[in-house]
Amino acid sequence: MAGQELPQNSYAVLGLLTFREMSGYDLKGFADRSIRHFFWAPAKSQVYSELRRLTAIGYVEQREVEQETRPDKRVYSITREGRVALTAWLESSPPGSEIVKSTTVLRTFLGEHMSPATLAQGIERYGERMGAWHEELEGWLESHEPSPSDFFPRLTIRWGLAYTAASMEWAKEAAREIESSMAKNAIGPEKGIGR
Amino acid sequence: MAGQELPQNSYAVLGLLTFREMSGYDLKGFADRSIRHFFWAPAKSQVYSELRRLTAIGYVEQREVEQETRPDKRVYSITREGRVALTAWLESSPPGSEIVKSTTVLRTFLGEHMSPATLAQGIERYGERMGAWHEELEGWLESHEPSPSDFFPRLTIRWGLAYTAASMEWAKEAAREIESSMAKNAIGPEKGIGR
DNA sequence: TCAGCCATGTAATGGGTTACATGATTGA
DNA sequence: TCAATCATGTAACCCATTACATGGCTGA
Repeated sequence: MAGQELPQNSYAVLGLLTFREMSGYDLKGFADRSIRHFFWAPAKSQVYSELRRLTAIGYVEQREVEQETRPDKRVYSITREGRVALTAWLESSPPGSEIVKSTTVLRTFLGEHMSPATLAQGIERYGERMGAWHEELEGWLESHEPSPSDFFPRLTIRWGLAYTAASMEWAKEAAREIESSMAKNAIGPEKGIGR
Repeated sequence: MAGQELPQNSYAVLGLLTFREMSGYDLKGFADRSIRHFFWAPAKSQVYSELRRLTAIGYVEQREVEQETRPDKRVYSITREGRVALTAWLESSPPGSEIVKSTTVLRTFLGEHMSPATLAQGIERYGERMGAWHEELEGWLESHEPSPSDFFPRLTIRWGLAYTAASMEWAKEAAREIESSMAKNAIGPEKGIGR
């Protein structure tokens, strides 16, 4: 039942289950609090279908848990074959792919076709979002004692800190430059439409 | 024929056509040289279907060009309605979405389940890819005289420089830390599988 | 009382990649 | 001679989101 070639997302789900056994609901929440920023925020429907697939090929097993005050749930855990498959995938060094899809940077690229004020505002908001995420990461570091089991997740937090710091820096400069170029062109020429 | 709600990718295609009229083939190449790093690298089949859709709703028009030494081609250009729609979309400030999907960072997150040496090597390669891209951007800056029409694309290049610099810095530190933790654990304990 | 959390799923639709299909010209 | 570039598309398939569907408990 193994030897399948699975999409990256399946391995991500498998990887999350190495931290602890989880229900589909839990897993979605855990993904949103961990890998969402650097890999993937799964839709809940996809979480459940992914778990079904992984169960079918034997990488994951489920167990029913009855609860009194909460709805009953199915708890999933990774199997030995699942661990082997995950490690094999990690070791196989999938040709690293880094994809960034940023509407803010796209809008900047097409900035000529919109009002500079709107663009500058959008970039400032982007900077604020990056700042909020940066603080979230710092908060996590402050509230968690370093432990050997955190070693690798901590490295990804450091990635997040570097990424958000660079983004904030860029946002500050870009917004400033757009604003100063607005000042020069004063009484703005009808930008964007027509022409 | 307008007033459609289109996916982001359609607006990206529309935006590329504001730079100049292009064939589908050209457009694919232009996308790969411009927005690919911060937004999207379209498959060619999608380029053509996107152009068909935009033509159908009147945002784009086509013109046949006969060539002697090269295959004939269809050249697409943005219409006035297309420009209006693009500007409207840009001005509407679509809630900025920034998505990063990095297998390198995911593998770091799951680093416990693979050999530290493989992980460190993967991170170093990642650093090299970022370095290559960084140099590409610097090369572009050196070979293009600043001009007013470049103002906004230049800002996105600055984003790329900031992003790649931060990534390289992170890669250097992360690889170093993984290697030094390897040295400590010497004669490595069978990491990853089983246990 | 009302929002938000816990809990699981199906159905419909559309997004997007990969493989298939073809073929001439140009430069190394 | 062989790879790369120019040039356009179809078909099959899977990935992924959104909307639909249900319902009890908890805390503000």
